[in-house]
Amino acid sequence: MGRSPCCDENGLKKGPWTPEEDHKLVQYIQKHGHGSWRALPKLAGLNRCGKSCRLRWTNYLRPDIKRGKFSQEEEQTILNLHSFLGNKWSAIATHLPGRTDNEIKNFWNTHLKKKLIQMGFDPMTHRPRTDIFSSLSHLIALANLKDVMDHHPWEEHAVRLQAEAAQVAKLQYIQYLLQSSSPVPTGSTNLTGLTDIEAFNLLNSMKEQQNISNLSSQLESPNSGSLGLATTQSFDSSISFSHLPDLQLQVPCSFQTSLSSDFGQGTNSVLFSQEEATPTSPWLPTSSLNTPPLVTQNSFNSSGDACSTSSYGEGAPSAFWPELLLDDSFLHENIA
DNA sequence: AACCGCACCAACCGCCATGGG
DNA sequence: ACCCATGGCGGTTGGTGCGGT
Repeated sequence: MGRSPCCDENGLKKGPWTPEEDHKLVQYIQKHGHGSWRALPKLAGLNRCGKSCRLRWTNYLRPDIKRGKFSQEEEQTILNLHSFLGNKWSAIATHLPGRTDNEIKNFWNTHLKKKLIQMGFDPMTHRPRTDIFSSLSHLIALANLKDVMDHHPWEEHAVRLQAEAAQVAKLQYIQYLLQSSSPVPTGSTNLTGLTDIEAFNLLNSMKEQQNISNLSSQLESPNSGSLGLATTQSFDSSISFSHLPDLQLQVPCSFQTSLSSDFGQGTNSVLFSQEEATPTSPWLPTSSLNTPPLVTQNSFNSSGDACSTSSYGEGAPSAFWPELLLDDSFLHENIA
């Protein structure tokens, strides 16, 4: 079957809008409201189809549109929401006042998606990729080792390597946790004895434990600012997974350190209960002790679309994504 | 200066959901 | 119950500008 495109009707203009057309459209809607979009073009004196008028208005001319670069908070919000809403741009847009779904979609496709891919994450699942291409960046980095060594002193290089090793370990472990929990329905247990919710909360508990660990490290040695020193200091600490049957996992401290810094203290936290849609992304922090959840279970209706009741923190400290994604040095280290 | 490749983004296209007749 | 008009949504395209060669 298939309906013929609305703009196929003879003589209707397509393509970029002129300032005159914009003016006509704005004038008409401000006076009369849009009413029926199909009838609007004739009434407004426009040689366009109604659909084109609607898109122009909703994506560009609407007075409440916020233009310009996306802030770090907005970027964080998009990443968080996309990790469990997927390409539901309109739903994501409801949480970003002044941003259109089209704008968010473009921003995702041109910026965020590429960053995730470059970092070795699957942009759809937000999980580390396991195929050979995802490791390419590290392989290339190794290939450039000599060049790097020529320009960096040994000590600095050792710290960099250590940080990278921690990063890789972190990714692998997160992947292990989530892959083992992903194939089962929400709330059910997997081979490790973890429910997906438990696995998710586990990550959060690791984060909180590491916060304490980091704090104590800082208290013990306030001058140890580098990752290497902090890592060494608390190397003996570990996390016991005592609630797991026949499973005791020891997590090296360097791993914890990386986890902690990566998950950060973002205020764009998302709280899930066992009954809720299960987050599948490690980039979704649960609510922390000090920061109330900003997207709660009440923020999502039964159809899975986001409602508009959430509020996002203002002046939130950089959480995981801004910290990594917006840090050029991180990208360079992992890509170059 | 000319060409090329890439990034960005506004706009289009096609499909789907919904509501009214 | 069915059809159709309409609005909404997500994927894709094409024009434009910019930087590199």
